[in-house]
Amino acid sequence: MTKPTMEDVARAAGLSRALVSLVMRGSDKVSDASRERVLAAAAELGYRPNLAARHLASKRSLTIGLVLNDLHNPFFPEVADGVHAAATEAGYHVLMNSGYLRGALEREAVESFIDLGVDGVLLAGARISASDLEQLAARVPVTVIGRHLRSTSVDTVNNDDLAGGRLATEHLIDLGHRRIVHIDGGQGAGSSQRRSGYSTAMRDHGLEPEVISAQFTEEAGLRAGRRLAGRAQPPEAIFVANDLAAVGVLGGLADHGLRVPDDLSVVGYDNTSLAGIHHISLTSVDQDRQTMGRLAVDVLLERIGGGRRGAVHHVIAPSLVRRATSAPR
Amino acid sequence: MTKPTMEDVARAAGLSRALVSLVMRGSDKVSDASRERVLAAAAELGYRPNLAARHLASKRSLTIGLVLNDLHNPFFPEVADGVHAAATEAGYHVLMNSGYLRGALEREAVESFIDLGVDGVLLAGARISASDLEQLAARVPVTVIGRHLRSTSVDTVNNDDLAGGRLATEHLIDLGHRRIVHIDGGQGAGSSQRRSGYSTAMRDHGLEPEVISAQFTEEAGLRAGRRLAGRAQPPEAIFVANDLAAVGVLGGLADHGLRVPDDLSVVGYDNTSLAGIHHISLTSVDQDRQTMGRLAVDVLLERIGGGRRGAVHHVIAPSLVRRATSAPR
DNA sequence: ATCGGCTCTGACAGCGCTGTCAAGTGCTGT
DNA sequence: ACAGCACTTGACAGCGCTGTCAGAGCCGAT
Repeated sequence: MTKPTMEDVARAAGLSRALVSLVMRGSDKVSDASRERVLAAAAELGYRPNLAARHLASKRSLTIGLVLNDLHNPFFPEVADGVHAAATEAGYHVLMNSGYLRGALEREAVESFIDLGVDGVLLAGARISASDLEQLAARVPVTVIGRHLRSTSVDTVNNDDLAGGRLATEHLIDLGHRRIVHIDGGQGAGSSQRRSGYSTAMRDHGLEPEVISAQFTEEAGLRAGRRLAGRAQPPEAIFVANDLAAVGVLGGLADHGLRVPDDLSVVGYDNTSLAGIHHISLTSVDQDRQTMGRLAVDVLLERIGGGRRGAVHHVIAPSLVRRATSAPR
Repeated sequence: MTKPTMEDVARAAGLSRALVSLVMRGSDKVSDASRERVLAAAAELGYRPNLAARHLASKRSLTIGLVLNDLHNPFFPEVADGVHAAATEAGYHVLMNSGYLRGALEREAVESFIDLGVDGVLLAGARISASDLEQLAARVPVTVIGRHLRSTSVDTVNNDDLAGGRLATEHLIDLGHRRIVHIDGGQGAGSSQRRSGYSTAMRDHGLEPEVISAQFTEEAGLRAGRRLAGRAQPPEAIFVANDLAAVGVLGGLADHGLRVPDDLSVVGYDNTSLAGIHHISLTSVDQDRQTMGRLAVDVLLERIGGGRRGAVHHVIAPSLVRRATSAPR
């Protein structure tokens, strides 16, 4: 009942252990006949190479670690999809872990990946401080997704939050709205860029920006929404820094009897599954997360391959997805 | 720049390699003084035990693998929270992977966990066939969360879907509704039990059950909702097999101008984060997923510990969370 | 002085595999 | 019959650690 080893396979196939190893490593110096005998024997015994041993001996694991900052945020699963797809195509395994929203746990997760001997680490929505990231990058190839970093050792993949903020704002302006308020994401990743995208777009059109400081949570959005709805003269449109907060805003507006989009328009950011729900149908800025995940894998493997010294910072263009929460004035 | 080994730590601490190993393994046969010297040296060098090597030598990894069937379903992250918490307390690491909704990938994920040498595997929402699960269980301790299984080798942790279905139905009956329709979850996990909970409760109260066959998706809910809303005499209440479909139903009803809960009541199942969103505020049956995750870890570790032969099947009681989508007739 | 009791050392045998190498083996072509 | 080629073997060192054991060194207790 104990797991078969190479030795067992070699014996069963009537060939040497060295040959079995060659087959398992996909060497081309093996005759087709032998290869098949080995594979047949392996299949029959249910043999699978012991990764720990392989890794110990070979110094590489063909495995990358993916740390998602928050499993509950629908942003991440889609990134994971892209990562998984790209990694699998490249013959790599993906191990996941969550930071459970805490920087310390995130660090912990990365450490245990390193202890396990992954070839590289992908961090999505990392809370870890920039300097910690630099340190990590000295020990293992690191790519960060969804956070802007000016680093020479950590690669990043982001969407262009500035352009996204502008996109959302101009969409509202195009619809004829003028008193457009932005509810921002506080310290959240990309928040400041989205904010400046908004402000710039407003000023470019001769409008006065107004930012309400909040966070990337439904609760914060709810509060901000209620506050705006309670005003004597509510705004004509609201651009919220992410979908979750935007959905909170919708709730806050509804509490005060304001109808969307009849009374005012709302636009979110991230185009998460939430936005697509028919009952919500939130106009939102989409960042192609799947592509971001794939791109991050490419970048990471490039670095693992050793082809590159300097850091690469990819920025992909966001796009607007129009739904039912935004309408002409 | 290469990673320090025990040898290095021993040298730096001026002690033997064997002693360092003892310290790392937490042996009590080490004097406090030596222990501290070793730990200090390790900290200074940034030494961390190589898990692959440790595992290879010790035949155990203090790691469990968690396979989530679908990252996009908000059901799973919360299970993962519980798993992570319980495992960490027990000194175990958790590695995650997703089946990306495909049974084959799920199998693949489990296989690679086994190759890595995890001590046990947790499957949440597994699509793998029952017989495959049995086979897996012969190779590694397995616990399945969220799927009812009559197995003698696989442990399971579930909520009592039958009681949950009854709970939701009786809630609606208590509110005075009589024409209550159930939109079911097709082949989905727990769907058939929820359905019989509904039917039994209806009959117990002298009411005629009516089941509309659907799936655990928003799309299916949307279709069913539209269909019901289009009837000459729509039902007074709807119990939907899960939240996602329930949200679809809400959308479908709204399309036809039906107001919830004024015109009819809607109850979902799972009490996912979706249900809690203010703007949705769906009455739903809650299964304490965090507890389920913790329980699953307990059960798994019990088996890993070797204390048990037979299988254990835990069933936890669901509870109803009342929100804004259900009201008296 | 003697005798445990602790603590520590050094050595050794693995764990299952990689990776390299010299030394075959059998077969082909000439 | 012999070189040349393609494939295969056996051996060995090593990856970083565990786990065990005999024995050394040192202490206080008797």
